[in-house]
Amino acid sequence: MDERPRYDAKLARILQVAAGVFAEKGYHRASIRDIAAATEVSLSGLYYYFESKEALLFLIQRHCFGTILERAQAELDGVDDAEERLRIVVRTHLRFFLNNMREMKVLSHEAEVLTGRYQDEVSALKRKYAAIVSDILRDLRGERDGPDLRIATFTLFGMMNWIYTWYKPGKDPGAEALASEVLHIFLNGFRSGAATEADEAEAEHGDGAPSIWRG
Amino acid sequence: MDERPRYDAKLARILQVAAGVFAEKGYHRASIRDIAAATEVSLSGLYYYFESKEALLFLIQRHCFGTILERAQAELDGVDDAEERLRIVVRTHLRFFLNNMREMKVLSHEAEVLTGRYQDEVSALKRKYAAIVSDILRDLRGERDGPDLRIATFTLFGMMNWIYTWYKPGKDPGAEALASEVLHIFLNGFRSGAATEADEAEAEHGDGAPSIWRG
DNA sequence: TTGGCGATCGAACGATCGTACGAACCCACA
DNA sequence: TGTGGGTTCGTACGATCGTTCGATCGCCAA
Repeated sequence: MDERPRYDAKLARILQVAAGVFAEKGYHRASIRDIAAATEVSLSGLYYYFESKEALLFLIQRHCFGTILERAQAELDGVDDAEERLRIVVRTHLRFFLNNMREMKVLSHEAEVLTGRYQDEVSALKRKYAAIVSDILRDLRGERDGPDLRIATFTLFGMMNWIYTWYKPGKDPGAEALASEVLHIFLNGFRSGAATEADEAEAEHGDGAPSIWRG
Repeated sequence: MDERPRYDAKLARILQVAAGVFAEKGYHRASIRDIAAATEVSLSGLYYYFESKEALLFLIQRHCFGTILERAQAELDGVDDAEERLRIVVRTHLRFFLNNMREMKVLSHEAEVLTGRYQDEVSALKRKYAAIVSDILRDLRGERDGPDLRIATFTLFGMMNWIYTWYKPGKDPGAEALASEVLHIFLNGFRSGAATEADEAEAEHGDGAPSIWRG
C-alpha cells in the first residue's frame, strides 16, 4: 500500500540529477530552472515532487546520509574487533564517497544551508554516524593515553571528506587503495601511544619533544 | 610613493568585515547590500574599492593566502630538518587558521567560485603552498616506502582545513594543542613503514590488493 | 464512453540581486 | 577664499531568483 512506483522512481531520478547540479554550481548558485533543464521536467512541474528548494536539498542529504548509515551498520554487523571495525568504516565511507561524489560533495559542502527541522533531522543522522566512529576509536584506544577522541574523530573525517576538493577520477587511485593510505596514516598515528612517540622521536631525532598527553 | 594610507586602511577593513559576512552566510547568499550594512559603507560606495563582487572575494583570498605563505616561509627560514619543518608548517597553519577562522573558512569553502585570472592567481598561490608541504613530506619519507605524496599531502590538508566545520572556540583546544594532536597522528602514521601495514593487511582481505604502494 | 485523479505545464508575480551613473561631499593646497 | 580631485552617496535599471496558480494532459475504473 501507499506505493507509487512511478512517483518514487521519478523523484529518485530528480534527486540524483539535482545533486549533480548542486555539486557543480553550488546550492545557492544553482537555480530551480537549472534543475528543470537538467531533469527535463518543467519548472513548475518540479514542485509536484518537493515543496521548496530547501526541501529538495534536504531530501538529497537525508537520502544520501541514510544510505551511508545503513551500509556502515550492515557492514559492521557481527564484527567485534575495533581495528577491523575502523577499517570497515573507512573503506565503506570511501567506497560510497567515490561512487557518489556529487551527492557527497553536496553533503559536505552545503552542510550549513538547511534550517529548522530540516537541519535538525540531518544533524541527528550526522551525530549518529560520528558517534559510531567515535565509539570505535574509544574502543581502539582502550586504557592507553592517546589523542582526544573528539579531535581524532573529526580529523579522520577531515582526511576523508576533504577528498572532494582534490580527487581526480582516473588520475587518483580507487576507493580501496585510498582507504589503505588513509588507514595506514591514521591507524598507525592514532595507535602510537605517547610512549611510542617519545621512543621514536628519541631514536630517530633525539629531538626532545616531550610527551604530548601524559598526566 | 603611491601611498594612500586612508584608502589602504579602509580597504583592509572592508576586506575583513566582508570576510566575516561571507563566512557567515556564504559567498553567493551574501549580498553586497549585506556587506554595505556590515561595513557601514553605502552600497555604491563599496564599488570605489573593488570593481565587482567576484573581485572582492579575490582580494580577500589573495590577501589571506599571501599572508599564510609569507609567514610559513619566514618561519621555515633556516630550518633544515624535515620533521621540524613539518611541525613548523602545521603549527603556523593552525595558528593562522584559528586566529583568522572567518577568512580561512572563506578560503576553504569558496575555493571554486573564482574564475579566469582571479582563479589563476589564487590557484598559483595554492600550488606554491601545497608544494612546500609536499617537498617536506618527500624529504621526510626519504628512500623508504611510504604513502603516495599527493595523497598524503591532501590528507594532511584535509585534517587541518576541515577544522572550520567543527571547531568551537572556547570548547576546543588552542592552536598549539591542536597542532600537537594533528602532528602526532599524521607524523607517526606517515613515518611508519610499509612492513607494519603489510602485517596488518595480511590478516584480512585476500582481495588482491597486495602492497599498497605499487612499484 | 466517460468521469476523475495523479501528473504536468505555461505564464506571471513580487522580491532581490549585481551593477552603473551622475551629483554631492570633504579637505588639502593655491 | 576658491578650486580640484579623491571619496561617498541616492537612485534606478535590467536580470534572475523562488514560488504560485489555474489550465490541461494521460490513464484507469466504472
